[in-house]
Amino acid sequence: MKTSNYYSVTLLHWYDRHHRELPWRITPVAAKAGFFANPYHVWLSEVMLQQTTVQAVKPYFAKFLSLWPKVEDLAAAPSGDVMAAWAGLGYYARARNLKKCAEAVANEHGGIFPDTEAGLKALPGIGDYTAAAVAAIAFNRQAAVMDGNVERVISRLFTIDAPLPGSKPQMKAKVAELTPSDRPGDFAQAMMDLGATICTPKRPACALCPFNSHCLALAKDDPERFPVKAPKKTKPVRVGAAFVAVTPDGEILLRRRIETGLLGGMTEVPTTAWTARIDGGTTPDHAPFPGDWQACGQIVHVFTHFELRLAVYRLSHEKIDTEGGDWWEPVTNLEAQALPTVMKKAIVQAIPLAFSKL
DNA sequence: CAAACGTGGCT
DNA sequence: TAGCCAAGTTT
Repeated sequence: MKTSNYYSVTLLHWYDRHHRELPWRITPVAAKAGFFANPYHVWLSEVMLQQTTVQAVKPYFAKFLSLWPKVEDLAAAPSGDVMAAWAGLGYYARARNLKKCAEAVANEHGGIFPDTEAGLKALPGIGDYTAAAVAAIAFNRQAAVMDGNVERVISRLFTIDAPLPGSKPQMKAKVAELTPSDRPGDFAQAMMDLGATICTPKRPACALCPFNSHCLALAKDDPERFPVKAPKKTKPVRVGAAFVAVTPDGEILLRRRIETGLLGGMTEVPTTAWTARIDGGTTPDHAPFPGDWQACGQIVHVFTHFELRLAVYRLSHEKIDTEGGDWWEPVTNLEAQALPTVMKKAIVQAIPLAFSKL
């Protein structure tokens, strides 16, 4: 395989001077000296970074390493603890697969991550991108790493007019062609850093780009036009109701959602069935038990593929026996629960001080 | 293969 | 502000 090329040499030179320093990385100097990043750290960060910003990931990454310093610790953790720690980061299937993957590595691979793309991709929650990224970054394998940043850089450099996602194979071939055998991990991270800091979706800083003399989009087109994407569909609106029952002792009624689908395995207050492609009712008829439910406004939450409007109701009520895995939780302990953001919003709508430290 | 799957920040 | 976007994977 070709060792290097104009693009890899140029980009790695830029990366040596302009790389971002991130908690899960080692420096280019250390990498060139033969050190390797911790595969557990690289894997954990890559999963968290799927469709998620660096800024959002940083505190979660620190929290996870603090709670579970090694992959065996994560494998041994109760899944409820993992879901609670992930709460707020979104795409909760990632957390469920994270746990499964940790168990597989700990129990079937002796606590050692596979060091090949194929071996990594066989694990839960690791797809094309993550397998290549971990192989390249943690094991210095010559893997072609392509994420949204790389798609943007490549599509602009070579003015790829075909729309995504159909053009992925073509772009992946380009990335494979450019990825050097020397420092493939740094090359991958450099492509992503370039996309994140210079070759940005809007108003790219072409004047600062190491490729500005070779970029076809800059030379003869509009860089912002790339990558070309299929048009988006409009978001439907769904409605439903959420019910916040509070006891005189300050406990509220919670339950756990089923393991699959939207917010799978996460905790919620009782709601109408708004998930199942149908609108749930918005009236207190659908409450978990009868009572003088007080309307306390509406919350709006935007998911990836629909907008949800939930009517929120509150009821002060003596604690009653629960059924089917529901339970009463002290309001003072809500922070420790696996509550997704939409549920925190609903609770705050009913109990404005629920999450304040008073 | 198209659709499902969260959230917060930025323009 | 309404929409776009972020280190994608699974079904």
